[in-house]
Amino acid sequence: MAIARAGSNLSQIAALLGVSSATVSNALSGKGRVSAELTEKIRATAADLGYTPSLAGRALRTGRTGVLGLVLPDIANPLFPQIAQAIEYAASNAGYGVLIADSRGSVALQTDAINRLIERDVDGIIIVPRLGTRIADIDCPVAVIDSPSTPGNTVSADHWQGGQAVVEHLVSLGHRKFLLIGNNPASNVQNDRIGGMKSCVPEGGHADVLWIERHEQSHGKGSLLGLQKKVEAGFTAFAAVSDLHALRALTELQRSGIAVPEDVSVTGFDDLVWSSVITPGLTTIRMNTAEIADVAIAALVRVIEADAGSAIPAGPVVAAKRSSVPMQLVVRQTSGPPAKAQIA
Amino acid sequence: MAIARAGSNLSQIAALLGVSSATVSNALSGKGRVSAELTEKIRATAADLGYTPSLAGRALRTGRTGVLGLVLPDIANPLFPQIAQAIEYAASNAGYGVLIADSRGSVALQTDAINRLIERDVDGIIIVPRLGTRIADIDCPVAVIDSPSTPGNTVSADHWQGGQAVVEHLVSLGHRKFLLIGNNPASNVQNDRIGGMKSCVPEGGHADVLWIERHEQSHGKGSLLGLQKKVEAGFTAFAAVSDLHALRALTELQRSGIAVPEDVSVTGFDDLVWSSVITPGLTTIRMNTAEIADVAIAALVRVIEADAGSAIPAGPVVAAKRSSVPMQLVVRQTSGPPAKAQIA
DNA sequence: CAGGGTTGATTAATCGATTAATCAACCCTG
DNA sequence: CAGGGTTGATTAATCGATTAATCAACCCTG
Repeated sequence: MAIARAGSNLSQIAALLGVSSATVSNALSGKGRVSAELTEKIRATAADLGYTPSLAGRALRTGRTGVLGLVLPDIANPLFPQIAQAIEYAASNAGYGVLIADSRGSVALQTDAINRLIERDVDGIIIVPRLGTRIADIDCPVAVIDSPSTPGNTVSADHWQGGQAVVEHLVSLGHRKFLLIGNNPASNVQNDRIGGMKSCVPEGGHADVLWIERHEQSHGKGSLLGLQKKVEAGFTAFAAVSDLHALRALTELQRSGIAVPEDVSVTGFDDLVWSSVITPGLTTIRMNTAEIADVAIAALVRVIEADAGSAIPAGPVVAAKRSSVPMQLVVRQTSGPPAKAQIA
Repeated sequence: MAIARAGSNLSQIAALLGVSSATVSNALSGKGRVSAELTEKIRATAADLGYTPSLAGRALRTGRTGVLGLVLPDIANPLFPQIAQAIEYAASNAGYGVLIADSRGSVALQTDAINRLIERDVDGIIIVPRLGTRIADIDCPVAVIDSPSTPGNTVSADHWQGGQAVVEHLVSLGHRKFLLIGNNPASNVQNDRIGGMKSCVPEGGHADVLWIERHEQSHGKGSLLGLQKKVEAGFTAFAAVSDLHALRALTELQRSGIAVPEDVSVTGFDDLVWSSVITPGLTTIRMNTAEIADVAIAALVRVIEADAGSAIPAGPVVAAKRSSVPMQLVVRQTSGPPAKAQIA
């Protein structure tokens, strides 16, 4: 015996009004030909009964579940909440639910996660891929949020432009010698950010890149980055590809007795939750997650709802109207004129 | 015309073997009486065809979707990733998917979020409630992860014991004068943590509580907490209810030229992602999210799967076998003997 | 006024899995 | 060897919504 649903169903409404359930369905969906009068009556009683359609029934018949899957590279990534929130909001507005799948940091598990979603018959998948992952062989529309320079990227922040904006800001304050702090050079996102930064270093300026993962391979995990020596060598601006690394740099500098922003400046990326409450407040650059989520969901939904008509399944990765969304500089207290510039 | 599913279905397997689809269903579920021989043959061909059952079909018939909803108070909360990851993992192991719903910081939206999940026919809901929210009138089993002192809590970390462990650690280092840093006294979690801390302040010791939200109401958002004065007043230990606030305290102290841990100690809560990479590494206390998620999911699944038999819907909030899970101290570099103790 | 067209509805099939009810075949046992 | 019991299967209904096909009624128009 199947369990009775709390609410009502189409045939209850139909019985109540003495019409067929097909008519009720047509009236509520606005598809078939139903007189305006009857439509009104059906809508009213549906509202009275608090009718909500059974998504299982609909899914079975239409082959679409109204659910999207969200695959995240590393759920522990502190940027995750912002993205998940934005995606959930955009999807919800488009009438879709969001099923999460965690790839727990491994590429193999990312594939597992995707398969889990497909088994649940999601209509589409949003992926924020792991470093260097190629998305392929997925049997439903996929939107990829990574970096404009990634082949098959659907939409993402314009990380390159973000990098430019950060260094332009620092240059305008008088900085010339930059230490750019990245984590892993295999990341397209990080490379774009660093590339944009480098492209704005002026004539006569200089920029070195410190890759944390490499540094930790030789010096041990969690080891000091040796920033004091860099300061002694004349670096005045420390621009990280993530607030996480900026925070690491900031605390290390503070601990060494180097004043931020009086002696040197520190900048981050992503405007993570703590960036506004630390002392000094972190200058960073924010991605417009709401916009990115909207574009990604819109692109996905367009393909999903087109698929319904044509039986031709579109290629896996969907394209969006815009593939990048500008980032916005948030100036707080960790950036200021360099000590040397004040002297000069 | 409904869209053909990628995979195969029960009747295809049945046709291939010349049996009825009921038999196939029985063989795969192990419920009806099917000869061992035939069961084996059916299982084999199902595996060959890569058969995955249609969850929509099953959901329609059984009234269960195999999906749980996860409602989070404030998705921007940096603890969220850990919890979401743990829940997703535990649910996935139990054969359930996880649909997320974000309450975006408001109680009204929390109700909306819950309703959205119910419309999608989730089998159960896990809620990490907003401050002071009462969960009621929900038409499906609910597990609440909040605090042991919250009425209707299903399972949570033992925040009180966590507070005790932190202060015991600090006391053993020689600290006697504590500034306990909370955010909002309406939070059961924060109150438990603070309560546990206070309960371990020894005879002759002293503990003040600084509530950040109150402080910001009079001093402005993001304002300094005035910790330098507290140090001058003899406080040597700054124990926050979250790593977020500990970080705020740490950077403010560093900025004031106060050395951590040489002059004073700072501790946090939750072992958020950055706590291990800052300098000095933050001493904190970690909740066993995996265990909490396991217990919550197990409790929920037990009720869901019992409901299938008895038609009696259980009361909304489910109870678990254990309602609290101990927290674990993670000692890093921000805690050490107080300066005064060294002198004395 | 015969017959094509439109309007507004109904009928009936369908998506896939589950399960109560039924049934055929066979095995025992008194 | 009649008849109850068990085994191993099938039949058929069902969950709820959607939609192609059909149909009745009516309106026009040549």
